Amino acid sequence: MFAKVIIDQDAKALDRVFEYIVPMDMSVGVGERVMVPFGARVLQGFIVGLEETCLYDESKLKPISSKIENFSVIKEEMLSLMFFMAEKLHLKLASVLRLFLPSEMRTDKVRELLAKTVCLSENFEMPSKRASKQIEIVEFLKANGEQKLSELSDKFSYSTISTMVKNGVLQIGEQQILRSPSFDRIKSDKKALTPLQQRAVDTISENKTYLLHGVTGSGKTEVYMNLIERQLSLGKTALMLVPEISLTPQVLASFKARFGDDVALIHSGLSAGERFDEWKRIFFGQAKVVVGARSAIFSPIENLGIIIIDEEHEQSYVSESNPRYDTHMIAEFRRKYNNCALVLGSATPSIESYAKAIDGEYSLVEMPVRVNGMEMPKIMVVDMLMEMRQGNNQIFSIPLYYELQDIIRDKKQAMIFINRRGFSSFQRCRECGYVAKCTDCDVSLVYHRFEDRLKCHYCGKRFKALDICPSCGSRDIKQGAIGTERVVEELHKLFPDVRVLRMDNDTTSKKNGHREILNEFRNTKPSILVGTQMIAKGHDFEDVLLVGIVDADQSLYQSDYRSIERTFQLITQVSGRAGRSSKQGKVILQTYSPRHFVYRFATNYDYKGFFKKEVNLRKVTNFPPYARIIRLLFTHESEKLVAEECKVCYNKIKQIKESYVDEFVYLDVMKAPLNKIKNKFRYQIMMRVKLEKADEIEKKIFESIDEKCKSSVFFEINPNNLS
DNA sequence: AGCACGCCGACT
DNA sequence: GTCGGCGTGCTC
Repeated sequence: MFAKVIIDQDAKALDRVFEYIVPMDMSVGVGERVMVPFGARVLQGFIVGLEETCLYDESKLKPISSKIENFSVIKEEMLSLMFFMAEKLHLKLASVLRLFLPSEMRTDKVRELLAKTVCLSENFEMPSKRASKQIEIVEFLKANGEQKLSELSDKFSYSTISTMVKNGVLQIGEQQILRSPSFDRIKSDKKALTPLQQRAVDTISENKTYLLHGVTGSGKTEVYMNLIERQLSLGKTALMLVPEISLTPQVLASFKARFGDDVALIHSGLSAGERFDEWKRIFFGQAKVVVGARSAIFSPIENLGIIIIDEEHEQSYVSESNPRYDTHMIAEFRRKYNNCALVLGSATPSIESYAKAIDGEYSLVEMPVRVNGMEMPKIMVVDMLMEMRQGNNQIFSIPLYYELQDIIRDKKQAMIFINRRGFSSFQRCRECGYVAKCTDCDVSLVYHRFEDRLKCHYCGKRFKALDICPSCGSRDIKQGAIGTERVVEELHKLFPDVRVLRMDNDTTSKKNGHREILNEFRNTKPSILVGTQMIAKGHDFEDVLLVGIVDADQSLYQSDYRSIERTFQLITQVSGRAGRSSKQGKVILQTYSPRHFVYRFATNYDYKGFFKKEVNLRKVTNFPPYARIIRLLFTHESEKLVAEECKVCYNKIKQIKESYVDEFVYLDVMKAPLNKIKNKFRYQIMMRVKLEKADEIEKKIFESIDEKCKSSVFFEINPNNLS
């Protein structure tokens, strides 16, 4: 018998199957981890196949050294997922496999937590009748069996126990215990479903992909929980993904409360040991429900009845570091494999997903009304150019200032949202609001301070930095973004007696920074919370009656084809923070482009109108979902070499283009925007191809990459972060 | 990835 | 003469 083995090394040269002899006295299965002799070393490998014949020179084959576990750590589904991902995403087999296992398993630092246990020795002598405590212990163990030492010593004195051990009456053993992550205990209150929710639950039952479009506050979570419950009652399991940022203690607690020990929670707050133990609970079928962030999609859960991706439009579902993958794609694979339902839930679905729903690829389920029947908060758009013309050069507009005053007078709360994504900045005319755009791509240009130039991150075209506005001739050009610190400072000046809290990456880096800030905010009234994205999600504060969006355009003019879509999503989400209780909230949105269509649709909460407009724009400009952006990133220490190899690949793609002239919208080579990272030079090939033949072209491109080239080649589809 | 093999410069 | 630099190639 011969075993096909993948060596657990992340190197291009080793990214293939090696064959080994299975020793006669060893029984192995597909998916098992083994140690194999490899050159002069013995390395870890994964068995991905067993055959009676071998392809390699049989006389050169070596036998497997040993097994690591006596079961398959990679189950069949994950094995086929590995091949699927490696091919589709051009990833190395070993690097995909690593996604499937907790890191503890690779580093040999597997710490199984052992607890000392106590049981009666086999042929123990009954203690003397005078030792009443000892007899009590014997009776107790007879009745209840083996006990953990720590628990037994709670009931009986430790010295008695140790005497009995010394006398040979009791025996000390070891038992593996699983760490279970701590969580806040809350009571679970099961709410009755509204007719709308009930309809959603009833509809979502088949083996297909559903897009659940429910406005903020429509009670999607309750729908999810009901769907999961139904699958559990059918003897199936469930997998639910949420963005990392919304894995708040409250969310975790409510799932624990509802599903008890059936649920495994995977989030970044877990210790390595806890993560490993949760993985084991899932692997061995003890956990029937998995709730976690992106990487939880790789959980070894079997017999899936439903997969849910909450807030499906969130960018965090796309892995930006290697290996790069998109959770939707993996979820789709697992859905097909398990013949179960996949639910994509959002108040503001991604344009891509909604387009699929319109095309009938997904089934659309809508929940257009809030559970409590409340209206969405009123959004007021303030034209900051007008403010400036009227002599107000402050961060806050007059209306926002007055609203803040009211909040403080009424001892209520406000949130001020700073939209600061990424680090790139654009140039804007302070007179007319003009923002420089690429002449070829219709995305905003990024201002590169170092070169004092404007650059397009999609095609690499460079433009002179603005000094005079081409639209109105003004010289008042500004760049850069307002930070949270500036806003806090300003608030201190305006309202010296009011508590102002700041929440961004800097203030939450500490262990419990997150929770501490939110708790303080909750308990202080009046107060103002200033923050970035992270205040936009999931926090319900009854007394927040005002939300201010300082500069909504910040995300609008990012150099990214999705920037408008993201702006719409952000406004909707942030607005949802105002007036969660019975009182209606208010939102003040400050912008320099008040007539941009995104604000018209966002203020009316008109998702469908927005979608129509935006999807049409994408069609006309040939952007996703009507085209696919493909980026190949080459990196290597030697700039000469990487530039050379990238160019060679580019020429090959140019040849491919010959037979697909109509399909290619764009193709070029260039230095990556960040030309050098960690002493590695970066060059990229960017292309945009029409959707119909994208798969075909992609395949040809992969074949054209020289496997022997020394640079690392990274492949990305529709990237959002072009660094 | 790591390790061996191999072919050219300055050192006890 | 040789120790050692890291370029190239191989690992079932």
